[in-house]
Amino acid sequence: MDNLKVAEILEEIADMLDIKGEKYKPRAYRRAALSVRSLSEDIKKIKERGELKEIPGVGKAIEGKIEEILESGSSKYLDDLKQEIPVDVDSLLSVEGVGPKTIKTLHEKLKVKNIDDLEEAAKNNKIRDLGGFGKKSEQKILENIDFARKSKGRFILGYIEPIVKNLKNKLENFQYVEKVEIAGSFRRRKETIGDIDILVVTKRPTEVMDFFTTLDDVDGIIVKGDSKSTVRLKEGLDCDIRVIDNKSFGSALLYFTGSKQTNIEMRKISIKKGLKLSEYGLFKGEMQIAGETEEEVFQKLGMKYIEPELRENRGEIEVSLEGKLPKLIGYNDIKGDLQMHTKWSDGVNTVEQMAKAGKDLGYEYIAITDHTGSLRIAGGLNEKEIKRQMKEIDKVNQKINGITILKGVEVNIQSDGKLDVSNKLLEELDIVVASIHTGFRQTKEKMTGRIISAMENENVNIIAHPTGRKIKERKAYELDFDKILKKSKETNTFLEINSYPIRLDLNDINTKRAIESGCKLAINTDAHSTNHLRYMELGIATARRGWAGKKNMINTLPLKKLRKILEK
DNA sequence: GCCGTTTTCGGCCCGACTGTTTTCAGTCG
Repeated sequence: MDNLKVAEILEEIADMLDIKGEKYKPRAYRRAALSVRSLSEDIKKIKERGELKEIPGVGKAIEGKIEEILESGSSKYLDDLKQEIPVDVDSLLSVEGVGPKTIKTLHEKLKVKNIDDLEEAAKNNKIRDLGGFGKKSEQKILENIDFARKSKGRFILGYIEPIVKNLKNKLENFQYVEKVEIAGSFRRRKETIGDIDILVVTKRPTEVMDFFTTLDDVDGIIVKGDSKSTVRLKEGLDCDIRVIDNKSFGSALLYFTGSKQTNIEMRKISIKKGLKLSEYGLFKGEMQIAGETEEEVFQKLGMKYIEPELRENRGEIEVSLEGKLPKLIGYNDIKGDLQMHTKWSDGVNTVEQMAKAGKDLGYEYIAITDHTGSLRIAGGLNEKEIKRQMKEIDKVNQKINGITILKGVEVNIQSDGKLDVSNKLLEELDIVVASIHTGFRQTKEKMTGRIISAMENENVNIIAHPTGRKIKERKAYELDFDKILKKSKETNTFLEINSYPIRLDLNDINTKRAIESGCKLAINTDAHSTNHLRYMELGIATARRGWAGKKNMINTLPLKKLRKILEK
């Protein structure tokens, strides 16, 4: 699948055009990139059908560029732009607070081309002397460089998910492959992935390796052998494939799934029992006593089976030995999605389309929660528009059977903690989701205060993406999380696990904290198109990584019970 | 560069926030 590659090139073009000071072209490229990224189908197939222009935001010019990328792997237009402005735009933009104008100035005045140059300029206090910059901006750049560097080289789980599944599918369908499993952090459902580990069972390793290393997803071969090969995929991440004996498949899966620390702990337990655990199996002396399945290994070690999402050495080993692991929420336990957007604000589909898509997923209910007033960029609805939308929802509810559409909003918590919709109107809605979209740089006390005051509003049911972090983009804002948890319980205001690939907010660790303090949560997708509804799986994975069960969530409840719990 | 139940050409969701400013520019969403 080349979807991601196409999207990334289009985005890079947008960045370059931004720096050149173009006004509307970047927006056009970015819109097209966004559409391509959220496609669930291989873009090549769309091209073969001649339907590229059906993709929202793709017109004649961008269609041509997509075709060029699919045929040649690159875009001459982008290459020319890069020659014109020889700057590592992607990495510089990843530093928060640095945008196109700053890059342009720093390049022209200080010859800054990459993060290293930027760091040097900041450390030598050269930036503060430029017009429009001061001590504070220089300091902030330095602080944010560190964060940008750390998140480099890892890939967002939700974005590479379709690619990995597609790879697995191709292998499964290859005649000589008997078994195939993806291991590594992908299997643990970590929010970012460094590389992909694939295990296969086959009697014909040479043929399998030949097949795998010549797939069109492969950009280049790093090593190739009969038992292990490594390739670089077109998306830029490395992928290992290993041929495993069936009798060792379970122990190999255990070993290559990790985490490293979990493996070390389990080997210690084996030693204590006079056994030896390796990727080849569990051994008593020379004799293999387990290894074909993971379950068998756990059992022989006197442990309860630990789900991959829990294997982070965060106490799961001890609990497993005691036989007291929690029953995790299942991937089919969600009864409805409580945050999504439509054409009314910044989504791309209609209320009816979202409802039908929700119904196709087997949901009992969904909530439509478009942005409100003050968030103009996202097409925030004013009170008149909200009322009109409520009428539309009534109509769609009458038209479609088998799913209930709840009327909601994602109301904006402003910098003073007030909401930008009147209480009178909020009262009329079935559900109110509140969240922060502006003013992230206030003090910990102020940020906490804003969320607390939203929670104290008796109409607010859910705090969406509570910490505001964006993976690889932005740290969470400072919060007194204990205070928030306490208030959540006290006011029956539920925290969200936002399933959007770059959000996953609450994250696994905060989820665990929340449920340990007895808070209930909601897992929502924040979908901006019907395609995004599939992200629910990522939110559930995050919940599982946070040790959460079905009972810890509100949207595992049937509609009647949900309505009751939303009464506050 | 895209797009059209106010347009096939002329618009293109723009407000909050911060840090640098004496009235605004840049970034972010």
